[in-house]
Amino acid sequence: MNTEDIKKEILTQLTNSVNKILGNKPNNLKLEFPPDIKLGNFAFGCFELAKQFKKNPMEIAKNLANEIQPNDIIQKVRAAGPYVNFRIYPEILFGSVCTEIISQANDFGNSHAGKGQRVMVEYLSPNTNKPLHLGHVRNGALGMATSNLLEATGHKVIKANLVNDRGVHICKSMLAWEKFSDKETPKTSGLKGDHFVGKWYVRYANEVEKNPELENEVLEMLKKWEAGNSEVIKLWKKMNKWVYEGFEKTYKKLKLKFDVFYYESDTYKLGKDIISDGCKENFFYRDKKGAFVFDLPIDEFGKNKDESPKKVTVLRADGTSVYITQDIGTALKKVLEHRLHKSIYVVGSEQKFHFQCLFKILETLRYPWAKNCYHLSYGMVYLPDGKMKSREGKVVDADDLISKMELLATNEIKKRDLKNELSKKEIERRASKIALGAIKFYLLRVGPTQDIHFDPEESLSFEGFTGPYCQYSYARAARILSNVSNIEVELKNNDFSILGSKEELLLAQKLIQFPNTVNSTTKNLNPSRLAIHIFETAKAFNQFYHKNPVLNTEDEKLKRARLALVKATSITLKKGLNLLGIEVMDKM
RNA sequence: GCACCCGUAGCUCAAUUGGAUAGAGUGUCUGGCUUCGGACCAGAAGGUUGUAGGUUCGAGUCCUACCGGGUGCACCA
Repeated sequence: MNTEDIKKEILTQLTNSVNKILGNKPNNLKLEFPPDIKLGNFAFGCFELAKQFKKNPMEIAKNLANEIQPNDIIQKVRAAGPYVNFRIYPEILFGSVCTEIISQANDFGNSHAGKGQRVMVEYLSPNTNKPLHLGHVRNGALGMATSNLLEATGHKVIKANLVNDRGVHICKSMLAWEKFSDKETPKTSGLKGDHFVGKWYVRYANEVEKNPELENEVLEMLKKWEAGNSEVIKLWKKMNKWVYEGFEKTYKKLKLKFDVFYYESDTYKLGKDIISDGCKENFFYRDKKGAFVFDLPIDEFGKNKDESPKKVTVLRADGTSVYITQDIGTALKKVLEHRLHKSIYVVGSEQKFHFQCLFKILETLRYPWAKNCYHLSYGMVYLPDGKMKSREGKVVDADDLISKMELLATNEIKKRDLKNELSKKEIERRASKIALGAIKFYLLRVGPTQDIHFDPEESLSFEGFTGPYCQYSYARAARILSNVSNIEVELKNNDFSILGSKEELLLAQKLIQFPNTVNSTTKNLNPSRLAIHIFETAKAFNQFYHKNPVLNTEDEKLKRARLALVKATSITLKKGLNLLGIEVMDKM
C-alpha cells in the first residue's frame, strides 16, 4: 500500500457515503490537508457538495462523518465545521510513506505527466559585452529549476541559450578596446575574459561623453561587421572568445547547463522570408516610410489616440532586421529543429509586451504551435538605491557575489571546525555548495512575478528560511543515518504502529505532500512553491529530531521506525533541493 | 495619457488559485546543550490585508472607483 491507495480508500468511502446520503454519485472529489495535524491526516471540504445539492456544508460534513465507518485503514472520522477530517492508522500512514519513498529513492516525486512532450527552455541569453550580474543569476536559477521540474514530470527538456553576440552594444566595447587598450588582453591584465571586455564597454561610455563623435565610429564599425569586413570580424571573434571563456567559468560555478546555443549572429537574418510571405497574405503591410508593419488587434491591445490600431515594425524600410524579425525566425527554427510541443522563454518582465506581440504575430501567421509558446516572466532585481544599471557600474556582479558568499560560508565552516580537521579543499567544496545554496534559494523562494529588493547586507543569510538551513537539515539526517549499518536491513519488518507524535505526524504529512507539490510547482512554473515546501519539510524534521531521539532511544522497534522516517526525509530533502539546482552534502 | 504587474506584521515574503483562527523568516524581548551537530529548538510581542464601495453561505484573492510604487508603449535589444 502506498499513500495514493490511502487517498483512494478515503475517496471511495466518501463517494459511497455521499451517494447514500444525497442520492447521487459525485465526481472529482478532492482531498486536502487539515491546517493543524491534530485534526487529522486528510481533510475533505464540503463546499462543492453544498453548492451542488443546495445544502448546508456543515450539515453535510456532520452526516458524512456519521456515515463513514472506521475500518482497518481509517482510524477516526470527525466533522469539524464544513470539513470532514480523517485520521489514518499510524502503521498504515508511516508504513506506506516510508516504504514508498525509500523504495523509489531518487525517483521520489517524479511523474509521467509530461511523457512524450518535448519542451525547450530558453534562458539566460546574455549580451557578450559585459559580465553576468545578479539579474542573470536569477534568470539562471529560474531556468535550471524550471528545466529540472519539467524533467521530473516526464518532459524531454532542451535547455537553450540565445547568445546576443552582435549589435551596436558589442561594437562599443570593441571600439574602445581598439582605440585605448594598447593591445591589452585578459591574460596580460589578469582579468577574467568577460570582466575584461566589460571594462572596455564602460570605458566607451566614459569616452563618448567627452567625444560624441565616437557614436558615429561605432555605427561605422557595425556596418563593416555586417558587410563582413575581415578586420572587424577578426576583432569581434577575438573579444567574444574572451567573453565566452569568462561565461563558461561562471556557468560552471552556478551549475548552469545548456543543450543548445543559438547565436544571434547566426539567427539575426532569420524571419525575413516569413515576413515577405506574410505580406502576400496581407498579415503585414508597408507603411508610408516603407517599413513592414503589423497591426495589433484592437480588442486585445487597444488603440492609438487617433483610433488607429497599435503597430509593430517587423522589418525596416531598408530590409534590415529588427529584434522581433529574428525572434519570429528563431521561434520557427526552434520548433522545427527540435519538434517542440512547448517553447518557454525565461525573460524579464520588462519584455512582456514584446512577447505578447511576438506570440500574437505567430498566431496570426497561423502557426499551430504559437499557443504553446510561453513567456516565463520574472520581476526585476532592485538594489537599495534602485534598479541595476551596468553602464553606471550600479550592478551586483555575479562572480563577485559568489566569491563574497563563499567567503562568508568559509568563515562559518571554520568556526565549526574547532580542531582544524578539514582540508583546504574540503572547506572550499563545502563553501561553494553552501554559497550557491544560499544564493539560489534566496532567488527562488519568492514567486517569479515578484520584484526582488536586494540588500547585500541583509538579504543573504544562512539562517532561517534559507538554502543552508535546508542543506543543514539534510546533513543532520545524513549524520544520524551514518551511525547505523546497512540501513536497508534495518527497515525490514518494521513496526510503524508506535509512531504518532505530533512532530512525526507533521513530518509525514510534508513527505506525503511532496509529489503533489512537485506537480503543482511545475504546472504553475513557480519554483517558490517547492522552495517553501522544502523549507517546511526541513523545519518539521528539525522539530522532530529535537523532541524525538532516534539513535538514543531504548526501544529498538521505535528506533527502527524513526530511522526509516529519517531516511525518507533525507531522500525528500535531497530530491527537492536538487530540483531547485541546489546540492546537498552529508557534512557541512 | 494608455496597458500590464505590485501594495499583507518594523523589514523581506507566504497564503493549497474563492474556503478552517491571514502564516513564515528576520529584527526586538525571554527560555533551552552531562543528549543523534546550536547554520538548531521553544515562547512572547507585532495585522482594520493601501482606501471606499460591490458580488455571496464565505473575499487578502473576483468586480468598480480612487491612492501609492514599478515596468512597458513600432524601424533599441
